[in-house]
Amino acid sequence: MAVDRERVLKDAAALLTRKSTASMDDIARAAGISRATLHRHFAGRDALIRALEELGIKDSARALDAARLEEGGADAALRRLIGELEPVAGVLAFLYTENQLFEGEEINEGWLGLDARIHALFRRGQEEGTFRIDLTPAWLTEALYGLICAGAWSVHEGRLARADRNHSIAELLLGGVRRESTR
Amino acid sequence: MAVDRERVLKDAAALLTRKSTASMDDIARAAGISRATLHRHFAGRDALIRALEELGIKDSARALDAARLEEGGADAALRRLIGELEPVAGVLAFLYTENQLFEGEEINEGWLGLDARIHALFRRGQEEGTFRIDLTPAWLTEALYGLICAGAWSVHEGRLARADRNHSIAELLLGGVRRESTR
DNA sequence: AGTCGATGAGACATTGGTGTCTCATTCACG
DNA sequence: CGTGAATGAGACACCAATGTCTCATCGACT
Repeated sequence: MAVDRERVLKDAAALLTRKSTASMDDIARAAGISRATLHRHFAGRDALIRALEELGIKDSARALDAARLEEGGADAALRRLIGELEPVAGVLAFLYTENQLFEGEEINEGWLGLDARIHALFRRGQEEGTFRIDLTPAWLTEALYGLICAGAWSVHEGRLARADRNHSIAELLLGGVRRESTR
Repeated sequence: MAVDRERVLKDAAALLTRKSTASMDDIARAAGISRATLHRHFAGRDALIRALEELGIKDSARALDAARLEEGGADAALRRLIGELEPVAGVLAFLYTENQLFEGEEINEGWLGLDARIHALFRRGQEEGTFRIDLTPAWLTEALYGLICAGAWSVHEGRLARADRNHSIAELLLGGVRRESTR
């Protein structure tokens, strides 16, 4: 019996990624449980979103760990990061836009930790001379998020082949649109 | 008396850009009119969003015109485009995420026209040898949207100086993160 | 001044989602 | 075979937002 809380969150994430306005009823049905049970495990929609946020942060942190951001060249580390973030990209895209509308409320400080680690990666690349220094780590981090969201949506809508996702994001972010020979 | 429909839409856009869940009441108040009048001009919230979409498309089309995408080098045209899109970026970001949740419904075909013109720009750059050919125009277009949204949000949240916005987006999109000398 | 169209204020019913509760059922475990 | 905890189904009140309506008011134009 005992509902698997983690499992419910995964199902909720999968649904909300596709339809961000899904009701508690929709979510319960998607998770294969009753609305009553869903409410027994999560005080309300807010609590559910927060829990989802926690899960997203935890998974992202795991992805950052797996990408070993401090090892090797910064560009290779960035490629690894993009690859490792792929399974989380959908939830990330959902939470990214969801955060836009938590207007006044304080954001989960877990994000700050992730941001800091990604900032550090870009800064390292700049210090090592691999990355350009006229773009701030903060902007590069935001751009990474933006491209990850764009990638997730593009794949979701069939405008980008899933197999091309990693290459497309990494290459654009690292090398830009311009052809190498033309610089 | 006669309410300026365009003006109301502008106010609505300004508000919804900041708080995408604003109610009709909020919107009416932001526009300085009564909720009744708002309803007299727009059948409902949906109709309002659609009208906003039309406005966004129209403004974007104007921006594309002003950017003269067919003139000069493709890279210079892309820079112009990013600059011209700046005033629309907020609304664009709002509509971009809003479109995600128009799940089944047909999207406004106006977007297709804009997409086509931007695709053409990227394709021209590829044909002229300025742009790399291992990234599809479709993905480049999505990436442009993603970066414009990221830029709008970053500026809105104070993580990116407004003055740096154009440079940050254009340089990242064109040149990527890697330093030129390292390629 | 008189008229007409548009507006503001507010009442009202409706709707969709939420949160709480009850009760019967089911399953695991002793 | 009981027993108890967890679940499913559904009823219920509640709330916020929506959409509609009425009526008084205001302003422009004649």
